[in-house]
This record gives sequence, structure tokens and C-alpha cells, in this order.
Amino acid sequence: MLIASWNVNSIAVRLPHVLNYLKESKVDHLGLQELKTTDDKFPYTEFSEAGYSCLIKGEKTYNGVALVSQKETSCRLVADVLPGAPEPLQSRLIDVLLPQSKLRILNLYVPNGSQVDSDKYEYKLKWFDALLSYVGKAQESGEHLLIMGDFNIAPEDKDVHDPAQWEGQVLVSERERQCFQRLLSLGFTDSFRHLHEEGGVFSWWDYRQMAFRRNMGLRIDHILLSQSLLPFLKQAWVDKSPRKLEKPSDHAPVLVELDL
DNA sequence: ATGGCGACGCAACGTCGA
Repeated sequence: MLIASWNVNSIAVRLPHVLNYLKESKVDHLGLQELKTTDDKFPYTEFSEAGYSCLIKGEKTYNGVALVSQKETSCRLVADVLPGAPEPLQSRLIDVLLPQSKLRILNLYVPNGSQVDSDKYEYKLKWFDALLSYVGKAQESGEHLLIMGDFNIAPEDKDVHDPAQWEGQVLVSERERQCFQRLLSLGFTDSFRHLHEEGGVFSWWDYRQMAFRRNMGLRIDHILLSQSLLPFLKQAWVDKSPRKLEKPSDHAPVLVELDL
């Protein structure tokens, strides 16, 4: 089973890339973030014609998440709102159960945080507190749990192209990293880091400064696995190829292969 | 040099992202 997470920065603009990617990569489940569109404008038909069904939580202009799954898999929406998330409510979580494999997939778009000491930074930390509570409750179900998405947190300095330049900034700050560690402490494993020790592997590169060409990036997109899923992990990687296309998203897909 | 790029809403440029 192939599972991927991709911040597409507008599904309207990136639809051709996403459809091509499904065709080439044969992923079974693709979590999308930053749809930047409302549910009624989501391109259900195009995905359906490609053999995929979609559970989505859209929003006008900002945010928006979806789980795109091969049609033959039965999927049940568990939640599309994060209880206890701070106001204003934003579309940043979709929680889907695949009953056949007893696998629960949480697809997230964690708030960016703007700048340390901003209101948005506090929003991010509060949102993450709500997430920790939610995940704690989800664990009581006894299902396999996979948490993926754009976390907007680079867990370690080796996930940052220039740690000195980024020191203390949003996405790498100590409080954000503590949030990420607290989530791992609940019993989750960063799939990529579990299989790869090396730094310098990133999932996001700024559009400016020719950052991608110079590999000036951050690893902020992650797929976390519950302990019960870890024995099934075969591979974890970042696929940089879509970032090389014309008009790319600033993020690349991150993937896992599970022997489920 | 704190902007560079890109999407959105909307019809000029401000907001947001990371």
C-alpha cells in the first residue's frame, strides 16, 4: 500500500500535476493540503474519471484538506473538524477510517505560524494542543493510526538547509519542535527519519532565490506511524520530481510504502 | 538590503504562505 502526502498550494492550479502523479505513482491514498477552494468547486469528476474517490474539507481562499483514495477502497469519514481548535475555525484536518485494513488516516495542514511572537504563532501552538488531545482519544480505538500532512515544523537541524540562518524562526523554533516531539511521545514514529539518518532531504523549497535548484529547503511534511504500523513499513521517501515541473507547488510529495 | 515568488480575490494591490 502506497500512501502519500502533498501540499499542492491550490488544487485548481495543480490539478494536472496531481492527476499525472496519481497515474504515474499509483498511490492508494493521497492526502492533499492547501486546496484553497470550497467543497462545491472541488474537481470530484476529474478524480473520479482517474479512478479515485475523495473526502474533502474545503475552505474559500485558504487551507482545505482532502484524502484521495482508489475507488475500490471503502473509506469512512470520521471527522473533518478538530475539536478544541482555536477560533477562527479553519479546514485543517480530515480523519478517515479504512475499515478493511483497520487503518485510520489523519491528514493535517498544521498552521504556519507566520512569525514567532505573532498571534498566528500562538494559534499554531494552541491548534497543536488540540491535535494532541484528539490523537490521544483516537488511540483508544485500537486501530492502526497514520498521521500525515504539512506539519510546518522541521523537527531537527538536519531537516534545515541552513540551521544558523533559521535559528529561532518559525518552523524550527523550540516550542514548535516540542509540539512535534510530544506527538511522537504519544507513540508515533517519523517514517522517513526511522529509515534514513542523513540530513539535507527536504520537502519544501521557497519559490524565491531559486531555492529548489540550490536545495535550500526544509523537511516539514511528514508521515507518522503508530507502533502497530511500524512493522509494516517498507520504504519512506520524498519524491522531488513534481517540484521540477512547470508551475510546481512549493512542496514535494512525501510517501510511505506499507506492507499491509 | 527582510525582498525575492506565487495564489487568491478581484480588477489594484493587500494578504498569506513558509
